Amino acid sequence: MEEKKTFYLTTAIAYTSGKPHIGNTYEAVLADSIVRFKRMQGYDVRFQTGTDEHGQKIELKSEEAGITPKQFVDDVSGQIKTIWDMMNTSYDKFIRTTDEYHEKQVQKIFKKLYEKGDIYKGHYEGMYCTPCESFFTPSQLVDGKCPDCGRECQPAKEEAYFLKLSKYTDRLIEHINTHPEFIQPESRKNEMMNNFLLPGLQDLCVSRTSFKWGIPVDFDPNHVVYVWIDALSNYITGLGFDLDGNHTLDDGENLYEKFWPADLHLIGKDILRFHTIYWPVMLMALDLPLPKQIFGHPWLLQGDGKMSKSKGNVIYADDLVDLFGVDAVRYFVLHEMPFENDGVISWELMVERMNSDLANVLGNLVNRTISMSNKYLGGVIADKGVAEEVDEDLKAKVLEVPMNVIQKMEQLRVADAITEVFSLFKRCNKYIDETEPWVLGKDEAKKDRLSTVLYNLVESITIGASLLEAFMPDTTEKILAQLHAEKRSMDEMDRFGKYASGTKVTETPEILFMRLDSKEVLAKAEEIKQKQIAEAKAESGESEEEVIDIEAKPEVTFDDFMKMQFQVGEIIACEEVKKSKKLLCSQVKVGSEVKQIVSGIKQYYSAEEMVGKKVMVLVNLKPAKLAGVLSEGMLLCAEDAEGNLALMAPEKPMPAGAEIC
RNA sequence: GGCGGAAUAGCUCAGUUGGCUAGAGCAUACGGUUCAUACCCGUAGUGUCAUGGGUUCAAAUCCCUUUUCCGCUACCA
Repeated sequence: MEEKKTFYLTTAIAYTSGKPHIGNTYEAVLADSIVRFKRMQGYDVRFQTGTDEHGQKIELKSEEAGITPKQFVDDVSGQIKTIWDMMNTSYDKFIRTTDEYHEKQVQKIFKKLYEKGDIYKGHYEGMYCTPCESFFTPSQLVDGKCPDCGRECQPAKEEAYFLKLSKYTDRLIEHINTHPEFIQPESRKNEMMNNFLLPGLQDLCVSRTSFKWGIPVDFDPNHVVYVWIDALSNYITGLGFDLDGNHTLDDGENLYEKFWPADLHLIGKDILRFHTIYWPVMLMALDLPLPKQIFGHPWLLQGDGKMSKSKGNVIYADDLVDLFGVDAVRYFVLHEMPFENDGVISWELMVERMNSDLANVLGNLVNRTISMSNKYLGGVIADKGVAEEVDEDLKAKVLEVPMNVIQKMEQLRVADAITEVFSLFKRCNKYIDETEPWVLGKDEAKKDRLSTVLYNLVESITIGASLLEAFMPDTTEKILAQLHAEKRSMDEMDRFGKYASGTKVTETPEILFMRLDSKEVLAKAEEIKQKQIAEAKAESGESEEEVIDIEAKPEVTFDDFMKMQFQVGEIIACEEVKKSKKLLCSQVKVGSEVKQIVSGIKQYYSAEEMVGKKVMVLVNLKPAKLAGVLSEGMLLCAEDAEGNLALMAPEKPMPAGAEIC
């Protein structure tokens, strides 16, 4: 007996800070279509997804909601699972990072890396050079000394654990170079190489002391494991991996031995860095094999800018499903997503696809085929063998499509694969036009030919519907049920004519996809939009006293504070720094002096509106060059959670130069 | 600023190693058909293939210039 080939695919685990929108849902559907196809090809598949549930954000949100973090994530994780189920995703394992087994293994992994010396205790703030009053990350130091003055640096107080990435850089570069398929699409490989690997990696901070909602470092309980070691490990802990080799068995099966290394990590392009650099380094440090391939897929975006609840343009999977049905939504997200660029989603496009592809081409084809069979042949589909030349072209097409679909799926070109399947249905519609069954139906002498024509159609549709299973499983079932046909496996698609001759199709064909009126749909979309805006308002109304917690810095002495000189400055001129996206260069009058100060606020203030403002200036900061421009101080700003900046200004008129104390 | 990518029909995009009148889908117009969910089939298109130059018998494709857009990244005193 030949062992079945295995295929292990994972999605990123979804962060449980809130309900996932269609962009997140897309990933689960994409993954599902790939694994379903692999199953059709006879692979022994394991499909894992789940939720990432730790971190400061969740700690804060649960506090706001007045419940424990665990209650909070139980709720959100449940919601996510419900959506994944609604979308008909066929995962084998839904892992949660709060699972006891996972937490235990993460602690063991952390400890092992620490004992091995690959994780060391360091300082999150970096190295401090007292004379220069500057912090540096360890990798910025020259021979362990300040890159500016060459003197010794002192570690700052905030302690944290770091993963030594630098130790494995060369091995990773080598691996990526010798495995061109490792990072997909290929353009992403260059980004990782040029931006991180070749310039040299900074060690990664892997613990936090600033919040509690995480997996504790068991040998140093002030620390919790920060996101990456926790979240990334799910790919092996979900298989029952045990660091000491006592892998947990599942029904007697050693899943870790069987499925690791993973065949494919399917992730969004935004977290490619973590999966192609940090994760492989972790695995190397643990002496475990690396995953075979990582695909950073693009995103589905709204046509009119970023999705935001306050704009009311967030599209959620359940709203779409209510209007269109599960398979239509699956079809849409898979079909609209190109391989490398972001796809666009909108209600209008959704209606267009629904009507032209699903209702007109596919639904109508099935419907007209069945109704002709009933009308002319009493529903009995029999191959009477009266072939004509046109049949050959149809058969050739029908036999060619499965091969094309396989080829596209192998390259992860899911959108192209679906298009291939639909080209089969389009060919069928053309075949009806070529053979004109309604003409044959009027001539008793041509009844056998008619019968053959309809047989060819039913056979073609059976193959097409079977191919559709990876993408639209419910639709496959429905079509085959109406035709009373057996589902065709991949290796049965090399031959035309397996549909049992003489089978009777259903007398009452059900409409597969209802045509929709775009105006009605848009009206409903508008309703959803208003509802969202109202909800967003209610939420922000509740949290009007919204607060932001930032990481606490070590205490300073009064003397430390008094070293800093703050004054009111008047901006008398301001221009953009040409070579930079973010910087403005201001001439600031402080007393009788004029200082040149460069600030990263171009996104929030134009050069013109800066002029005349009176602002708070840190005057005695050591001058530095930014983008080649000298800056002799700092304009102070307040920053919100989104990074929006607001200049600090005196609350009553004050002359330029007034001391702030 | 660094690295990379893109610019093709009204829209979304294909176009492999340079090769015959530059393609597909949607939308539009016209024609055909009536089994069907007013559907399906056919035909017609419009293109200075972003820009200027170069290599070549031959360039959407290769090289350089300019412009615009996008991604990653750095500067945020």
